[in-house]
Amino acid sequence: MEMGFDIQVERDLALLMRGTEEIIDLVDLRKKLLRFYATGQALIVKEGFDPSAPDIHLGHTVTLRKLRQFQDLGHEVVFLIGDFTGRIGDPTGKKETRKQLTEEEVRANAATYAEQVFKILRPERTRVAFNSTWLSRLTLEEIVTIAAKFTVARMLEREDFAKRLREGKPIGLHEFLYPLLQGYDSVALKADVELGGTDQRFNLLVGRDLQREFGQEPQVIITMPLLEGTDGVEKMSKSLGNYIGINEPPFSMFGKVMSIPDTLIEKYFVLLTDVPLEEIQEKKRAYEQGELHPKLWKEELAFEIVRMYHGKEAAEKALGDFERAFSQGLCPESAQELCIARQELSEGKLWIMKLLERTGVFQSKSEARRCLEQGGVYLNGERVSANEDVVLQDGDVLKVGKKFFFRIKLV
RNA sequence: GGGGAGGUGCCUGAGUGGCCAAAAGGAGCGGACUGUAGAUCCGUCGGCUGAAUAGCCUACGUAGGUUCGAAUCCUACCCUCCCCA
Repeated sequence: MEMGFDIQVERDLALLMRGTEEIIDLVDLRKKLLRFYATGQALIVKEGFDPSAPDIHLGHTVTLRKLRQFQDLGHEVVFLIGDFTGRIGDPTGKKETRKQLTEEEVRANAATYAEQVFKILRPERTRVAFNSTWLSRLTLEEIVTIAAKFTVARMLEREDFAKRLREGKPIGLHEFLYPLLQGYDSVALKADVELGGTDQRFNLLVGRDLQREFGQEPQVIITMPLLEGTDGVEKMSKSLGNYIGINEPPFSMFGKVMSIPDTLIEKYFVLLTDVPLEEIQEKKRAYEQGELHPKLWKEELAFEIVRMYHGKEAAEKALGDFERAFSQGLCPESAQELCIARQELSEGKLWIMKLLERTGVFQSKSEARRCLEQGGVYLNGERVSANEDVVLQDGDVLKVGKKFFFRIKLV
């Protein structure tokens, strides 16, 4: 009987190990999975989310998709919104102390956050929790007790703390509390597994230690590689502007995927799609030997990602639009409409600056003017370089910079 | 509690009375090239003014002051780092 479970467990592990950076400890995980099959007791798989960034992008989906795999195998996910810790501000990856969010901000963010994750997670096997539920009830005495289980030296093992200390950057005393509280979340939830990016390694390990201190079986931690953003260098994040949001329209999603460096194609496939690993390896081999043009491979990637979030039809359209827009320099079919009232025209003309302002792509008029002066504005394929009035007709195509297309609609 | 160093634009960082909207690099943006990108090269890079070799506004931690004139000098305050206790 145990034998049958063994085979199943090994199969599960093969799936769960895809793309992971590190699993601590694999033996523990095997044991927990085995117990699941023996007792039917689902594992509690936890990941904490910072409520300060409520827009989900592909970077978040790396771990979310892993959570989904656990769900598909029958386990329960706790989508933990760090509403309490969010107010402290996780120092991880931040060069400096972050400002604290108000309670209202946190709550509003958390709501929009939770809404989006069900594009990936299965609602019936997801429990949304807020860590303020237990953390705000801790007494000072309890907090001191928890804090006493760690030492300053231990905390300074954490790379970003050590780095800031080395560089003479401030470290708030409260920041030491963050890993402890996150670890305590695992205790409160009796988590079996916790997921996070590699930058979360330290925090996740604290959870493991703390659970042991509280007499619980320590959680298995699984870290996933950090996903580089469209710049190919920095971790994907909203604040760096190198992210691809899962709610983005197909065309821009497609275009952004196409803009990643070729060297990231494989990683994106592994972490963001369900394309079988063997197939990815085969394509990689073909690419390295010059049999597969990276552009084509990348288009497959972009297609697949758009398909996952918008469906096949949208993906096909995005591919076609992309080819039109960039390979042929034509306006994509799905270009955004730009409505202009006829009353705004004088003798059929509109000042180009007014038109640019309407597109909303510029932060300021100076920026728009610069783009115009530098030759980044095209109307119906012809460059508009002078600061002049232009004749507008229904259906005209305005191209602004490299990637913004608008179809003029006169109303 | 004592002593020292420092807070400059999105970031790093130079600037110590006018030539400073502030060097240099990075990021961003535009152009060329390309496969869409990357690399490379060129340009741009606070804002406003119907278009300017122009003017105005805001900006060098905060608030005042000195001066014809301050990121630069003075005073107070806030914040950070280092050393000693």
